[in-house]
Amino acid sequence: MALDHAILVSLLEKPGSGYELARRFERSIGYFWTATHQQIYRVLKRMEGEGLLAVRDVPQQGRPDKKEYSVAAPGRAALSLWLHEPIEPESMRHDLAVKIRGAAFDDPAALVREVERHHQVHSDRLAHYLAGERRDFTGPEAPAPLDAGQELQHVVLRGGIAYERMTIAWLDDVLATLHRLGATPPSA
Amino acid sequence: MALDHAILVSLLEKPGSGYELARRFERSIGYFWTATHQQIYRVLKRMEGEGLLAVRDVPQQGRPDKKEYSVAAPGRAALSLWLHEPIEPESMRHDLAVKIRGAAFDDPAALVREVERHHQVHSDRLAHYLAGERRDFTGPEAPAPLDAGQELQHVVLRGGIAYERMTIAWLDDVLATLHRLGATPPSA
DNA sequence: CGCCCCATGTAATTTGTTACATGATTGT
DNA sequence: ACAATCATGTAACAAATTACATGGGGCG
Repeated sequence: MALDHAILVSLLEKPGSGYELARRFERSIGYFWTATHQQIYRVLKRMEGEGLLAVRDVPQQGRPDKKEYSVAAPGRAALSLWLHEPIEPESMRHDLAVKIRGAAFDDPAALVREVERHHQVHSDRLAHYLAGERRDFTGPEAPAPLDAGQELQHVVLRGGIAYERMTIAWLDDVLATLHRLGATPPSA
Repeated sequence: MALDHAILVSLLEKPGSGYELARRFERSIGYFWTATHQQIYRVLKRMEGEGLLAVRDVPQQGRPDKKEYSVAAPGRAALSLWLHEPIEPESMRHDLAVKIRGAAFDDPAALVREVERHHQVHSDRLAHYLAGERRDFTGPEAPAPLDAGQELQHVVLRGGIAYERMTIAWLDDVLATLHRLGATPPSA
């Protein structure tokens, strides 16, 4: 049940409403953890009931009121507990790899467009990460001595950057392989 | 519903029982797709009902009988259909990244052991992948001209290798960062 | 005798996804 | 007028996880 913990971390970094959390899960945090607003609202309600979160009604003008959630003491304790227990090195769900192996039983050439599309998506993500890195950590606007929280956010971002670069290079490899198979007619 | 497709690919590569599939999902395929035996049995039954798979009862001596599943014609068609429709570039569930950002609100040094443990797991996986690559693709025992299926399996394996190398390098970066934070007392 | 491997499943619970629903404000 | 953004949810359904359950054979 790690969505709970992702929410705790995000709310510790900055309190916010369910809607705001959902938006964050589409950007920064969402790069290594996804969740939709329906899921988030459900979990927020449960966690509030468990006393892990505190709510504050924030009236707004020109906009619907919102409920601002923040982490209560028991929530902090729950996070600390989780941080101290080991977790499984994550398992992947890599659809594209399944498709590539499946292509052996169909037409490999038909995958080229799909792979190119993924290549584009990952290139865009990389550009986005790099822009964020310049903005928040390495650019002239960034705070000179970073505090612990910023250092940790930066190292996570570097992980995202490394992941995208690796993926792009691999997709190039996949494309080259597909082209090689296309050049050599599949008669084997 | 991509477990269906992962099963189709695996059974096309080689027919087998639910138990055997579960084992494969712990090894080769499992590196980019995970599933437990409970899940697999349920899906196999459903797919058989849908006519996508064929079953054959295989009596064995000294062992419980097994049901060997193989892909029926409609299953092949279903796979082909899936291969031709675009899929979303996958979203991640990276617990460790959540932990790292969470560590800012706890003791970052406490994460060192956890990160080292992950480092070990990924190093082991890399070694295992490399051994598999030598055995099946680059070693002297491997078939000299690989067919299309083998080329595709190889490029997927290269992806796994690239992923593990990237992850190991990143975990080194994480460890260095954690040590740097430990060296500089968190007074900021 | 106990543990692991083979082989199959059921049941309960928790998560995650998809679709539907409401309603005000701002911008084109 | 229409679409997008902010803000919150419910309901139905699909999928994944965890626990429980059974039973023979081989190994130390």
